[in-house]
Amino acid sequence: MIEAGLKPSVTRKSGVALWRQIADQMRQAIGSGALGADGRLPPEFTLSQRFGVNRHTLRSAIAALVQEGVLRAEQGRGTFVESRKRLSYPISARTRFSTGLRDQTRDRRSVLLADAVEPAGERVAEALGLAAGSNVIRLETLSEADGRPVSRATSWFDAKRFAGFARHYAKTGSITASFQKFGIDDYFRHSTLVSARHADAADLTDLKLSPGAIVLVAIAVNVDPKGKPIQFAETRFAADRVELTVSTEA
Amino acid sequence: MIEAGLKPSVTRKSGVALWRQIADQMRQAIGSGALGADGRLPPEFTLSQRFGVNRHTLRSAIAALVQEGVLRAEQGRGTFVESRKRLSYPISARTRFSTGLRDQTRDRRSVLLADAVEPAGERVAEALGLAAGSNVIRLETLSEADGRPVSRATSWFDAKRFAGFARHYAKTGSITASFQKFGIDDYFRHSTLVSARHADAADLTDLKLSPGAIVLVAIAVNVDPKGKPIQFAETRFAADRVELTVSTEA
DNA sequence: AATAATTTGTACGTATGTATG
DNA sequence: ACATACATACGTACAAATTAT
Repeated sequence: MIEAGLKPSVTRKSGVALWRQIADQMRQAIGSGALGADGRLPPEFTLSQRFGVNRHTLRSAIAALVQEGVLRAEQGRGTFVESRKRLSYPISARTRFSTGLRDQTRDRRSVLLADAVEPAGERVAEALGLAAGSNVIRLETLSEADGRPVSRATSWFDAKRFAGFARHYAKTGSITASFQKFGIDDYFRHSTLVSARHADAADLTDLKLSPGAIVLVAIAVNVDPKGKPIQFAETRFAADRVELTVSTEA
Repeated sequence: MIEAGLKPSVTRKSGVALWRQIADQMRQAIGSGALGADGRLPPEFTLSQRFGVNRHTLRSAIAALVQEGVLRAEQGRGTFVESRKRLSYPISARTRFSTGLRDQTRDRRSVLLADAVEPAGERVAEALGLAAGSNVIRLETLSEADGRPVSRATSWFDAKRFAGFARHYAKTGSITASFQKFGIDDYFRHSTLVSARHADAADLTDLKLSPGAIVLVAIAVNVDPKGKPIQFAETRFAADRVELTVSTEA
């Protein structure tokens, strides 16, 4: 492929590190389509020669762009340009995952990865309004849209009130539908805490992310119509695939 | 200082990269206080000898921990342990920065970095309900709490309706107070879009972050009591210092 | 099906630059 | 001016994963 648009030029001893100059030029070239127009970058060695630097120096530049989410490197295959379309995930009093992403994706589904009954930790017990050490159901779930992992959630429920919840969820793939089996036809998002951090090893695997990727973490409490907490959940979203929309309808 | 708690041991050809093993051990040692209990790490060369690896290999481990926000490296000074306390920033219909952080910090202030009057971009014009190309006021502001930068915001206002806004803001350091000068005693957060990305060069400087740090980006529209948009803003929060609290009082 | 070629990842060595104290 | 400590850059070699032969 001819990449006529890329005119590499780096200046030594300019006060700006070579790898940074290269990263800046590559970012620009990718944006304008002069580089990686077919979604794929030339091999590291080729690029390093083109810029007139050592392969390691070029690798530093690539590493920076991988961090930013511009590129994705796969051992043995090559380095690829990341697509940047983000799904919009609404957070409101009526937040539900499946309805939230409706109309934005053709295919979406939720999978139950694991479930367990165990004594509640301090944080979980407090959020659900249970006595410390009460049994809770823990659900580990993964949600995908158009075949790509979007979020990975850990949810807790009162084991006494919601005995068998995991079984219902495994069948329906829906929290809302599972709650209905317990006579809860409606529920509300009480509060949500949003933070962001780098993906840990587990996130990388489950969400199929590159090292250094960012996850948006939403910690939420859902309550039934009477205001009693029924679900405590921590959801990790792949930050390069999702943005959160907070609707504050006053 | 004696750091008896740190018992370094790496296994070659175990399928796990040395730098990853070292990063894991260091993270754990830092968490338990066995390493960097005084907030400071031994020099890279010392650590590399302790782990029995090359200095570069140890640097890879440190780079990973800097990414995660566990460490902060300062050229010529040393490598330091990052403190992890996060401020909680509420997002609701009544979101205001100054009131938001009240009670959480002793000292907080907002500074006007720059301001300009310019034609509105497409996105800004649409958000403010203005004709494309209308003049808008742009405010670049920085907010600090206890001497540490917390957020960096870019705000836009209708230049016709809010002529002289920047001057009021420079004096008061408060959006709320400045709006009052224009007869707006109350306003509401209409919508907020939350995403996360790696800090760019400008973020690093303004928010005093280490390369690879994460910023939480909140894009918001504020409206007056009649529902007319009065402010469009993009705020970048240092993700390791802030978390967002979404209150959805249904 | 097995092997070779390609491509990214890890590790070490060495030298020099830059910022701090 | 000097020593210390982190940052950048080049070189070399081999490992690991994927793709082509």
